[in-house]
Amino acid sequence: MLDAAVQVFSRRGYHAASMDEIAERAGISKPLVYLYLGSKADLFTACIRREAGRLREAITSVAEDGLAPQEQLWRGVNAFFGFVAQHREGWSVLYRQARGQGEPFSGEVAKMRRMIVETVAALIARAMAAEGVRKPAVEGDEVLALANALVGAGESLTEWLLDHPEESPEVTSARLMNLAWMGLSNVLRGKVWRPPAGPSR
Amino acid sequence: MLDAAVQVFSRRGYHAASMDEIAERAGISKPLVYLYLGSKADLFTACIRREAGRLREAITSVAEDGLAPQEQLWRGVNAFFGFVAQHREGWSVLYRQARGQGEPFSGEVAKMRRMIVETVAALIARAMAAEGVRKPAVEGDEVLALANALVGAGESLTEWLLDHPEESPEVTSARLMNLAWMGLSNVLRGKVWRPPAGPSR
DNA sequence: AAGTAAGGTTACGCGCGAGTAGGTAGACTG
DNA sequence: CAGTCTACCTACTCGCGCGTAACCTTACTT
Repeated sequence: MLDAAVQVFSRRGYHAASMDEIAERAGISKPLVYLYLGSKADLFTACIRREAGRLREAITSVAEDGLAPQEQLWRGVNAFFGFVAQHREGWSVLYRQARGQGEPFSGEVAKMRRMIVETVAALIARAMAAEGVRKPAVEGDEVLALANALVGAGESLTEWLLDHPEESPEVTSARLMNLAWMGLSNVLRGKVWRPPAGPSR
Repeated sequence: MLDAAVQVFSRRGYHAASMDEIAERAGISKPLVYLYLGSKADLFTACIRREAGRLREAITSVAEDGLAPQEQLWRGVNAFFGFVAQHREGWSVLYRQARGQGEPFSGEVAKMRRMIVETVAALIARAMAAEGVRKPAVEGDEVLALANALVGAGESLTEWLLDHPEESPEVTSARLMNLAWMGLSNVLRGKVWRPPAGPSR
């Protein structure tokens, strides 16, 4: 039943999805949906919760403690792309639909995203500590911003992956790791990019 | 009048925005809106067109020909973040609202995004050519994927920037350039990241 | 066989908002 | 001053879709 809801939500979007269609696709009648899961918003929230839980599970299950940050990031990224490739509809609901609309659900999704960003940030911080980088080189929020950028790159590559079914999740993961880790490794060693001289205007 | 529409659309989202509210905020009555710009979809499209045009203009106006790829990318990125920081509502409409819903507008926005991605890809390609990288090292689509990742990182940093008004666009640009150019410079020199040995499962 | 509870269904109420019909006020024409 | 044209508004229609009231059916009890 949640499967039917996820399908319809992913195809139509939250507003355009009608409870009638969801009920029909689930093979039951509308009042039953209301009986089990309350309002439309509740139903959508339930979908989000389930998909978010699955995604979270897919990622955390491969990230064993004690591994090197690089290895953990690789595994997590890999698990992420693998999951998305297999749960296109779920991802579509989570990412495309649940972002933006006024308040009710965005919080749920934003929370999960923040968790991912913080996990990535923690990995970066560990990697930095391992390399013995001094604090002043990289401010506190700096790491969070970097993690944000990486996650954004991942999201964008996800769209790419879904639009190019011939690409494998592994290759996509490797691309992201290349961008991320190679860029980081330079920064970690103190090699930073500086804007060219002169005012840009 | 488009200003009013952009305001309301950005606050409420496309579906939740009512023509009454837009008309009221514009200081005119509803039939006038229909007289000038047809349906609600047409109005939204007009908003998107204008904002997209402005964004495009802001970026292309600083990217003079003949500069080094690095310099061009820096200028473009800088212009992008600067624009977004000053046109929050416009960005919100373009990015948060117009992505995803079924077809009618997503095409308009997707087109612009694709243009940006291709521009970035072209810069990367030029940079590679300048460094004398051989084709086989990086396949054709590879560059596009990379550009996609960079653009995604930029989008994500945009959200970050909007959530942290104390951050300056320049700093954000520098962060992105660090991630991008430093990562690229490694890859350009043939240093690529390889997954650790052993099956990931 | 009558009572009743569980697990469904059909068919409706009702609000909301896109789009419109028809009217009004002023400016311009002969 | 009658005609009419422009520019705009008030007040409506109408469809859509969420949520629900009332009804039906099957199985189980006494």
